[in-house]
This record gives sequence, structure tokens and C-alpha cells, in this order.
Amino acid sequence: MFQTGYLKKVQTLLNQIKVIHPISSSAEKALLEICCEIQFHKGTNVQLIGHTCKTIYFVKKGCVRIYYFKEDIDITESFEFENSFVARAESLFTGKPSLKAIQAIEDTTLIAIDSNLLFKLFDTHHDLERLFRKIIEASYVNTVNRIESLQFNTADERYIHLLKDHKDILKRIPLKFIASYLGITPVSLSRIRAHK
Amino acid sequence: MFQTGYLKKVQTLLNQIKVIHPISSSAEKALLEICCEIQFHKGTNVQLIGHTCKTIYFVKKGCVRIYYFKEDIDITESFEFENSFVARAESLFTGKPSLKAIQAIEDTTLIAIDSNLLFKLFDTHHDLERLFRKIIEASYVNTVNRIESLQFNTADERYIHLLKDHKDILKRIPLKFIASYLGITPVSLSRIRAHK
DNA sequence: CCAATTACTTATCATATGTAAAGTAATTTC
DNA sequence: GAAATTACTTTACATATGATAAGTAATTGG
Repeated sequence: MFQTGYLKKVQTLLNQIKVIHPISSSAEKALLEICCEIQFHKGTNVQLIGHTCKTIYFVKKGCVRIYYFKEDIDITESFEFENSFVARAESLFTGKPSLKAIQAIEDTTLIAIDSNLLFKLFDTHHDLERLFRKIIEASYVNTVNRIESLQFNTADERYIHLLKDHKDILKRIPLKFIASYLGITPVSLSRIRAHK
Repeated sequence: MFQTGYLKKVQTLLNQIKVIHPISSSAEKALLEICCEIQFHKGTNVQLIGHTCKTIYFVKKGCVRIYYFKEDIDITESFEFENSFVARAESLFTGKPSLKAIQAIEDTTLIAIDSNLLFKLFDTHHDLERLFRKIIEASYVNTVNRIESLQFNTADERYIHLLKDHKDILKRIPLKFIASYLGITPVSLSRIRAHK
């Protein structure tokens, strides 16, 4: 069916799926058939601005960010690390071209899932649709919490909160990316870090 | 099966479902069995802070807001008007008690859907799960766009943007609610409106 | 319909964050 | 490994927004 080598390649994905919502082996098999592994060097774009998002990625190794430009300023919308799914929701779920790009922050290994093929599989594999419903629900909860943070917390409250939840983020992500993610300038983040 | 009176009551819900994702008549029937209509007077709470969210509401008439307190300050997280679904996602999808409340801003008629019963129906009605997957996807896209707005737009950009998308909101929602929704104080919103 | 409450605005002052510029430290590239 | 580029910090100044307070307008409740 599958060669040992291939199964090994996607093992991190299968492990993560088990945690979220276990699926039947036939669903697993169908899913693996529409997956492929891709490598990206640090700094390269995984997806470009202007392309309609038709891929859902799983981060096997490394990390990526979604970013866009507002008046020539590079703004990081989100980060994703190992064992997370990434997609530009505003494009994937609306079919419109995305104003955002995905970039590898480190040398990164992604497992790419073709979204059109995936959505077709939902017709025949109910459990696969449930799995992805739960993935979307979890992402939704994250964004709702993020809104709460951006709505009325000060910049340093947001910084402290980010460190509490993702202490490791500091070691892996350039500060300029963290700054725009928090909705502030790099200068302002420097001030906050200089023990304000 | 159903009395004409009952079908009439939930017609707005059924109409809206058709727009999002048409479902089979058996799914429709099953859904209607777990719905019930509830009326709320202006200003009353639909759900209280501290309760675990086990209901998904559909706004038939009127409007509601989700709000919470940060250091005694009332903050509006979101508004929902006619033909929208409302739930406190961070509680519904995690099973934890919600730190947020739902309140009727006008005299409001809601259709309440028991979420546990709904999730059970997903096992037997695949199309119902798809419908709600799409509803969640749309909500997710909205929150992602909202983050973009809160991350680097100025308060008056956010205000103008809100008016562009929801010009009617001004006529129905007290300014103090709009202010906290935009992440600013009522005083600051007054200044912005005074033609800054 | 009047009194009381709540909603909104305006003014003043304080402060956090933005902008610009320059300096230092770290990375990258050849 | 030196030069060049990029990342980060610090400083000085500008500005948007917050906090407080007081005034006006609108709603609510008896």
C-alpha cells in the first residue's frame, strides 16, 4: 500500500491527527494520497501574495509566518510551529486571492494538502470532515482570544502574555516579526523589553 | 409532522441555511426538533458570565452582543444582527466556562439550538455537520479580518471601516458599545466622530 | 410630565506608542 | 575573515489615545 519510507514521512501528521480526532484507516489512506512533503529554506516564500489559497499545510519541522503589507510595512499576522496546520483562511474559505503570503522563518518541512481534493474527500469520509471541522474550531478559538488581547491590552501586556504562552517563540522568531504580530513597531518592542 | 405555526416560526432560520448550505429535509426536520424560540427584552442577558456555553443561537429579530469585563470595564467583543449565528466559541468548543456574556441590545427573538444535541445529530446527518462547518469557517474568516483591523489600523480607520461595512450599526447600537468593540474609549470615539 | 439616570460630548492634561535618525550588534555573503 | 547588509537598541520629538472631570442631551421610570 504505502512504502515504509512514505509512512515515516507523514508520521508526525498522523500522530497529531490522533490527538485532535482519530480517523478510520481508510480515511487516513485517502488523506495520505493527497499529501506531499515540501522543503523550504529559511526566508523563502511558501505562498505568494495574490495567489488564491488552495493548500492546507502541516508544519512538520521548522516554522512559518503569514504576513502582508500595509503601506509598504511588513506585518506578521500569525506564526505556526511544529504540529500545526496553516492556511490563509480568508482566501481558502472564500475562493478570493489572498492579500497575504506564507514564509518559512526557519528551514522548514511542510506537508501540503490539496484543499480541493480534501474537500472532495469530505463527501466520502465523514470522519475526515469532522477532523477538519475541529481543526478550524480550534483556530477560530485562537483568533477570538487574540482579538481579546488586541482590543484592550497594552503592548506590554500583550508581550508578557505572548511570552507566557510561547516562551520559546523569542528564541526562534526575529523581534521585528514579533513586534508587528503584537501590533507595535520594533522600536516600541525594544522599549518594552528594556524593562519598562 | 410540524404545525404550520411552528414552521413559520423558524422560517428565517431555514431561509438562511439555504443560503449557506442546503440540507436534506430529514436533516432539517432533525434540526428543528432541537430548536426553540426565545424572546429577550432589550438589555437583558441571554447567557451569563461563568456559564459553560451549550447553546448556539440564531438571531431571528433584534441584535445581541457578546461582552466581558476587563478590570470593571465593559468590553463588547462582537455584535450579531438578524440572520446570524451567535455562540461564545471559546467556551462552546473547549467546554470551559465562558468569561463572556451575551446580551440583547434590542428586544430580540432568538432561536436556540442545543449544542450537545446538535453535535450528536452530526453523526447521523453529515450535511448538518457540513452546514455548521461552513458557518464556523465564515466566522473564522470574520475574526481573522478583525485581527487585521485591530493590529495596525488607527482608531479612526477602524471606525470608518466599520461604518463602510455596517452603516446601519450606528442607528442600532449605543456608541459606548461601538467604542469598546473598536478597542477605544467612548471619549475617544466622540473625538473621532467630531470630525477629526 | 418631572426627576433621575444614562448616554454622549468637550476640554484639559498625562502617557504610551509612532516616527525619524543614529549608533551598536549580529548575520550574511563573497 | 572583511565588508556589507540586516537586526536591534537608544534617543528625541510628535501625536493619538487614555484618564478625569464637567457639561449637555437623551432615556427611563415613577
